[in-house]
Amino acid sequence: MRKPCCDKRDTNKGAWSKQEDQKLIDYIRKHGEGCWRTLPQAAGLLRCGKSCRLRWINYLRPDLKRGNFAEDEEDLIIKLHALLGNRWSLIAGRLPGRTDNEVKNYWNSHLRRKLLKMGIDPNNHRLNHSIRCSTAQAPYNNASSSATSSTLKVRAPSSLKSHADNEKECGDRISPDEVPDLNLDLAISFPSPSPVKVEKEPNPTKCKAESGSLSAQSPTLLLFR
DNA sequence: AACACTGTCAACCGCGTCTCT
DNA sequence: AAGAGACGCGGTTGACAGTGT
Repeated sequence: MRKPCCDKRDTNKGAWSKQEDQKLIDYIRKHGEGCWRTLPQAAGLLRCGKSCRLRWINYLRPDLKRGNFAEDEEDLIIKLHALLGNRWSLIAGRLPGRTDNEVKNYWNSHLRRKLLKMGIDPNNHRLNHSIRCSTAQAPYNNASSSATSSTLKVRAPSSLKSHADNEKECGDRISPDEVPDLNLDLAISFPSPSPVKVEKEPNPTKCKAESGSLSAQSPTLLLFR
C-alpha cells in the first residue's frame, strides 16, 4: 500500500498565492530543482512536493513561453499527436517553452475541435472516420494510457510493438509511415552523439534517489528534422 | 440584470516506472 | 528478489471568465 505523497491535513490546496510562488522561486533559484519531496518544508511551503513540482514546471519556470500557440506550433502538435498519441510530455519536448500540461490543454480545447471542424477525426487523424475505439481521450492506448506512455519513453522497441498492437486492436489506425507530408523523421533508438535529443538533463542538484534515473542504459527518443 | 451554458486552464489524483536498500 | 520511496506522466476536475438568451 502506497503512502500518500504528503500529509494532506497540513498542506494547502488549490490556487497558489503570490507569496507561495515567490517562496518557491526563491528556493529553486538558490538550491535548484529536485528533491520535491523535501522541498516544501525546506522552502517553508505548506504544499506537497508534487504540487510544488507542477507549479514550477507548468507556471514558474523562467524559460516558459506562455501565450498563444503559433501556427507552426499547432502544426507540429497535430503531426506529433498523429505519431505519438497522447504522449504529451514527448510532444511538449519538441516545443521549446511549452509544457505537457499546456499542450494537453491546448489540444483538448482548441486542436481537437479544429480537427473535428475540418472533418478529421482527432483520434486517428483520418478524414471522415467514425471513432472505432471507445477511448476517445487515448487514441493509441489501450486500457492503461499511462502504462503505455511510460513504456514508449523507456523501452522503445516494446513500445513500438505495443503501438502496433493497438493498431491491430483499434482497426485501421494511422501508422507512422502512413502520415503524409510529415517530414519529421522520428526514430527511437539508444543514445548516441547525434541530433536533437528529447531527454531530460540530469539535474546536478538532484538528490540521490533520482540521480541514476537517466543512466546510459536508458533509451532516448531521438527526433530529427 | 440575471441566469444558464460553454470554454479555458491551473491544479489535483492515481498509477507506472525507476532507483535504492 | 522484494519492498519502499520518489518522480513523472496522463486523465480528470473544478473554478473562473466569457458568451448567449
